Amino acid sequence: MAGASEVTETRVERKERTRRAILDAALELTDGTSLVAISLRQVAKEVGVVPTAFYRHFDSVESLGLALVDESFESLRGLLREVWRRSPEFRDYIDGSLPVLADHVRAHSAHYAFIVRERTAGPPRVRDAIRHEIELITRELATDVARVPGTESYSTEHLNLLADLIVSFVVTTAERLIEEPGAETRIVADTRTQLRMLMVGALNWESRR
Amino acid sequence: MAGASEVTETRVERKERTRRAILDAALELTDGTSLVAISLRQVAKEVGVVPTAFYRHFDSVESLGLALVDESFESLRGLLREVWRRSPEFRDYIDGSLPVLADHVRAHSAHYAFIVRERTAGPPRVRDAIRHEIELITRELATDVARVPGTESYSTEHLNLLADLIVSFVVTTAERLIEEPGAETRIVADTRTQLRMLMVGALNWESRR
DNA sequence: TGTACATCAGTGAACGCGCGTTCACTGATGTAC
DNA sequence: TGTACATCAGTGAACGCGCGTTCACTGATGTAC
Repeated sequence: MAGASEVTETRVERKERTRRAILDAALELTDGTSLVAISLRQVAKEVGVVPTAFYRHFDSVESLGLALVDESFESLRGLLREVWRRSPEFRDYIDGSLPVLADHVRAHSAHYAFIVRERTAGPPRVRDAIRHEIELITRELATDVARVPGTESYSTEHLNLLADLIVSFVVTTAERLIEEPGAETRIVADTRTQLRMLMVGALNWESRR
Repeated sequence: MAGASEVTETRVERKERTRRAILDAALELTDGTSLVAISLRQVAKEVGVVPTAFYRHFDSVESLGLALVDESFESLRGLLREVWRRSPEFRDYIDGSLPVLADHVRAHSAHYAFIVRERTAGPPRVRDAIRHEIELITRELATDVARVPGTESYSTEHLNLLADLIVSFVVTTAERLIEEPGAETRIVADTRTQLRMLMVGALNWESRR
């Protein structure tokens, strides 16, 4: 109870540890390539188990990919909820949320890099899963945006389009942070300016029905 | 002279035809995956030549990829020049350029799909080449944007950021058109609305130095 | 125009290698009594 | 607590296959004279 020694590790815990190691190895091996370019044997070798042990945890590299989609979006949703709870005004999100996004991308860079890569080039079912998760997030965001001062004149359709615009922007920004991790400060500053350009437009916008 | 028959085809013409067939086969085979997931042998089989014949034209699948980057951006640059010559006013670009972009993406869908995929998940040198081409286009666009009425108050830095914003938007829109080719009408309509939201902001924006 | 030689796009055999998947197995952990 | 049996994560051999790359080659096209 006071510190779990290796000796007392249960079979279930041991299995979970291997599963975790497989997920991590896949994230590491796909870094700079794609799930479609790595092999089950490479993953097993990286983990330090025999190739056939892989099947105790996943049916295929593709289903491993689906598990990675799940956990990548799980943490992303946590971030979005937190960001949305923090700032009471629309304009605050520009200055307030960008550093939070940058922190989060840095802290979970393997997950973000995974989404960015597999979104366009992963196995078909993985691409579909990512697209679906992004759709869900966009829909949630639209209902949140509706509660922000400054968007009263927006129609439902235009709220959805604004949410979609914001999500696209987040994806693009995450891509840049992943692509050039050393340039975080410059990317955040540039993106802040661009977001202001965008937000000035969004707040001046009036729906015509 | 009046119609080149197959008999009169020169050795150079024949070689060029095979090269063309290799490029086309690679575009077709990577559709839905990535260059990193296809093999030289698959390409050769698709073309109808023996695997070793591949080496008469390219060193590797990667250098084939670099050739595809070149030809993909060649046609894209032609489009951008044309779009920019057409419309005399900033706001016109919204209504005028989107259908041109949609037409172009439809007509050259293999090239656009290639760029969208390999940009994030291709072989490292192919990714670098694509990033470099996008940088060049952004720089050109910034000088063009400077000549448009409504941007007089922009600093050089902010012109660059606006150009960058536009390019990101084009990339995102091209991605969507490629992803869901049947929804072209809806995507164009939605994107037009979003661009107006964006442009209202860009025109109201004033640089502070 | 005719001949003799050079070029070179495409051939086909061969190589060693890593791949996904099957199968029967081992032996530590877990459970029933 | 002690014993006998069940579970199951991980093993290791084996399979047929497609891979990139090498090499010496063929034979049609091109060129020099």
